[in-house]
Amino acid sequence: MFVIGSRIYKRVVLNFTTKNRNITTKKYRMKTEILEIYIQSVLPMKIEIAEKIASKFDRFELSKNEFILQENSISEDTYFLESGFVRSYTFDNNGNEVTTNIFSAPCFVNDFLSFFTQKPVKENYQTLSNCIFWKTNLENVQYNFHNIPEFREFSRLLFIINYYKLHDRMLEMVKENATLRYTKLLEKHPNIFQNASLKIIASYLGITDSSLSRIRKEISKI
Amino acid sequence: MFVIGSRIYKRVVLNFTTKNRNITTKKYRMKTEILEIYIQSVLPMKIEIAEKIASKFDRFELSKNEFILQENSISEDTYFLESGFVRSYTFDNNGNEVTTNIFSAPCFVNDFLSFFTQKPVKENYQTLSNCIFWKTNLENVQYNFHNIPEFREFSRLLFIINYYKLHDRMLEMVKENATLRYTKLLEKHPNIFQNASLKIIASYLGITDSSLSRIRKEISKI
DNA sequence: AAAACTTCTTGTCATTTGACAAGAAATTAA
DNA sequence: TTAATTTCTTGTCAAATGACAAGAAGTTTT
Repeated sequence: MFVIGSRIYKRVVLNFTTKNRNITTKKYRMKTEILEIYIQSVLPMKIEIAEKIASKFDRFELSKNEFILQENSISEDTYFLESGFVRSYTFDNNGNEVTTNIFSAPCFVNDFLSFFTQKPVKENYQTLSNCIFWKTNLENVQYNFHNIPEFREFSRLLFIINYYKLHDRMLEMVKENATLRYTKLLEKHPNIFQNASLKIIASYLGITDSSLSRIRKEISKI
Repeated sequence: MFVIGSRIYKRVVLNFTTKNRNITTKKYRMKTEILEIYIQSVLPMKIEIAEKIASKFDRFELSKNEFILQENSISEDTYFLESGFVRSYTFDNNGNEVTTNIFSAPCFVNDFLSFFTQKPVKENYQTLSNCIFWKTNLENVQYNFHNIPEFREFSRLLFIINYYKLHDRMLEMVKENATLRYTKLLEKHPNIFQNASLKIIASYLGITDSSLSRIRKEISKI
C-alpha cells in the first residue's frame, strides 16, 4: 500500500510502529498524516493538496464493539479508519448474522449508497477493536469534489479499488472452495484473525463456523 | 428505471417498443436519445447537458457472439449498451468458463479498472445477441468529468449503482441457496433467459448446468 | 476460586452441489 | 432432409457443507 519513497513515508512508519504503545501527545493525536499518506497511496498529489483534503476531517475514537453506522440510519459522514478493525454485517433469512465485510486500517469505511443518496443504511458497521477514525460530512466532500480536481480523481480511484475488491471476492466465492478462501484470507490478512472470532470469519467466507472448524482441522494435519 | 415523467420519456418508450421490429431510418440510427434518457434516469439534469454529454459518444453495432473487450487487452473506450445483451466471463482453475456478469440494455458495459487505470482487462466481454453500442474514449470522459459538474455527479452515481448491484449479488451468494437465486433472476430478468444458455446462467448463479437443470425440474413440479 | 458466558471443536446425519457419463432435444450446418 | 453440433436433462456416486447438539477450552464476571 504505502509505496511512496519519501521522507514523510518514513516518518509515518515510525508512528505506525510505536502507536500502539503510546499515543499520548495532543500534537500526535490531531495529525492527519496517516490519512494524507493513505490518500497519496491511492493517488499521488502535491502535499499541500493532500493536506487541504485531510484538513476537513475530524478525529474520533471508538472502543471495541461500538457501532459507526446502524441499519436504517442515514450515513451523515464518511469515515477513514486510521487504526483498528471494523466489520459490517446483516442478517440472513434465519436471523443469523452474516459478516459482509471486514475492514483493516488504514482504509475508508463507508456506506457510499447511504452517504451520497441519503438512503437508509442496510447493514451494521461495528468495531472489532479499539479504533481511531477520521470523519467528514457530505458538504465537505461535495465542495472538494467540485473544486479540487485531484480529489475527484482520488474519489473515483477509491470507488474503482473498492469495486474490484468486491468483484474479486465475488469471483472467489464462485470459483474457489471454502478451504482456499480461508487460506487466502489467512495469508493476506493474518491480523484479522487476532481481532475477529471464527464465527465472524466463517460467515464472511460464506460458511458456518463448524465447517470452518473442520477446515482448520484438515489444514493443521498437513 | 425510467421514472422521468416527461414528454421525452414517452417518446423513447415508443422507440423502445418498436425498436426490435424496424430500425431503419438513418435519422433514428444516429440519435443518442436512449443514452440521454438513461443518463437522465440516473441523474436528472438539463436536457442540453445530457445532450452535450451524449454528443461525445459514437454509435456502433456488433452481432451475436462478438467481443467488446478481451482478456489482457486495455480498455480504450467506455461503452453504453443501447440494445441487446452482453456477458463478461473468465475461467476457473479447471478451465471452465465462469460468467461474471450479464448486462441487459440499456446500461453501461465497462471495465472501469482497465479504462481508468489502463491496466489489462481480466475478463472477456462478449455479446449474447446483436447489439447496438455507443462508445467514447478516456479523453472525452476526463474532459467531461473535470468540466461538467453534472457529469461528475452522474459518474459517481453510476459507480455507486454498480457497486451496490455487485454488493447485492454477493449477499445473495452468501445468504441464499441456488434455487432462490435462480427464481429471483427469472423474475427480475426473464429476458436474459431468451438470450443466454442455461450453462451461462448456471455459472452466473455459481452452480453447474446439471444442478441448474435439477433445480428447474424441482420448480416445474410445483 | 467459582460461576456464567462465549468461543471453538467434534459427532451424527441430512441436504446440497459437483463430477462424469449417457442420452434426449433442439439448433445449426451441410 | 440429413448430419453434425450444441444444449439440456438425467443417472449414479462422491464431496462439500449445513443443522443441531454436546462437550471442551478459554474469558469474563462475581
